[in-house]
Amino acid sequence: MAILHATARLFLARGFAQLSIEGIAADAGVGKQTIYRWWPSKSDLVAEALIAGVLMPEQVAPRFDGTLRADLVQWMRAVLAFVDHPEYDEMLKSLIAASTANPAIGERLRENLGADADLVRRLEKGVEDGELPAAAPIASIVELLVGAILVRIVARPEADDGESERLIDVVLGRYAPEHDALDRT
Amino acid sequence: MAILHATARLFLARGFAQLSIEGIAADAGVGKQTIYRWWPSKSDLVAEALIAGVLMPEQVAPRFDGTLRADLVQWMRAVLAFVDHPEYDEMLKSLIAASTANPAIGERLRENLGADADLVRRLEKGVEDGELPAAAPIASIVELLVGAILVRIVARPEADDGESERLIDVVLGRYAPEHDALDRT
DNA sequence: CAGCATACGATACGAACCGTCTCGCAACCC
DNA sequence: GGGTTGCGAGACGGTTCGTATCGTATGCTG
Repeated sequence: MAILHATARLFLARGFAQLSIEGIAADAGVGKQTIYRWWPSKSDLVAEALIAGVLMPEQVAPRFDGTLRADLVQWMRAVLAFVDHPEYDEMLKSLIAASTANPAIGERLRENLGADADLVRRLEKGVEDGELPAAAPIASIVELLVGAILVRIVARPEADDGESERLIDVVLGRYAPEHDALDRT
Repeated sequence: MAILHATARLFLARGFAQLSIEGIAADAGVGKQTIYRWWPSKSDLVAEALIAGVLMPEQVAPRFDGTLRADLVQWMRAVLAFVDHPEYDEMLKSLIAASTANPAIGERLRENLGADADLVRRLEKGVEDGELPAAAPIASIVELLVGAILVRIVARPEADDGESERLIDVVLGRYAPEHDALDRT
């Protein structure tokens, strides 16, 4: 659909806030009414463009052929590089802004950023291989990692090269307290 | 300043997207020009209202008088309860949307949600008391925790009662690979 | 093929805000 | 008491909103 491509083009060019139905209609060579006929709001239009895959580039699927820690660090590095890329930074901020208006966008964004099947599968494989305890709450781990990415997008804390390793190491328990300390609970 | 209070009132009532300078001016009994004279944009106005403390309620300072794990779980429970509260949910979404337009809002929100001095101090005390190894990257831990909160706000993953414990336990390394055998029962 | 329904492009419309500008008016400073 | 300054008020041209109304093109039905 020409409308979705126009939406994607204008979204990438100027962001969600500057996106107007009139502009999309003009760019797509379409009457405004045609857009209002099929989509109830701007955010639904963006959500559909995102789901149709015309908005975000395919996430590069990491290789996942090393140890759990190495694979996760590599994945985190790739995602942070993507997120820090100036070209995508604005787009991601805009997507987050759009998420607050339409939960479907948030869910899709979360999938694209990391809750996607590959990462979960790698963690599950980690459990099978004994790299993670069977009790490891994979969903919570993914949430923490995706969250760290979101914080990075909205608040941009200063971070150096080692940040990816640190985040993964925290989540993998490298900084676990001594057992007796933890068990004093 | 009456303008900041009007901003806060309208922000809470209808959110960032529906906030208009004209509306604020009318509500505050003020000329539009007066607002434009002092604030360059809507988001700066919101940022100042947030910083002035007229926008968000004071975060209840947790007691922090137990073990590290107990204190963190209690803190996480309090924050998640706040975030899940329907009344604040919309406001927080709006604040996140505003963050994408103004980094100062994002930083302030991050502080309010958890990177605030109290939490960092508790973690540092954990290091002193030997509850955490000296090498523990406190900033990264805080980022992960705040991130989990953000994910919750924008994507609202399903979560049950135990989520707070799980998140804290992951970050404290309870699911560390090294502890695999010990943790199995 | 005739008749008709439907989706379309285009465009007009009133409403809401935008950001700028220009008024008087009051308070304050020498 | 003259001059300055910041203010409330609101006029102004623009933009976009969401709705309504055209005439047209396409394709189905009989």
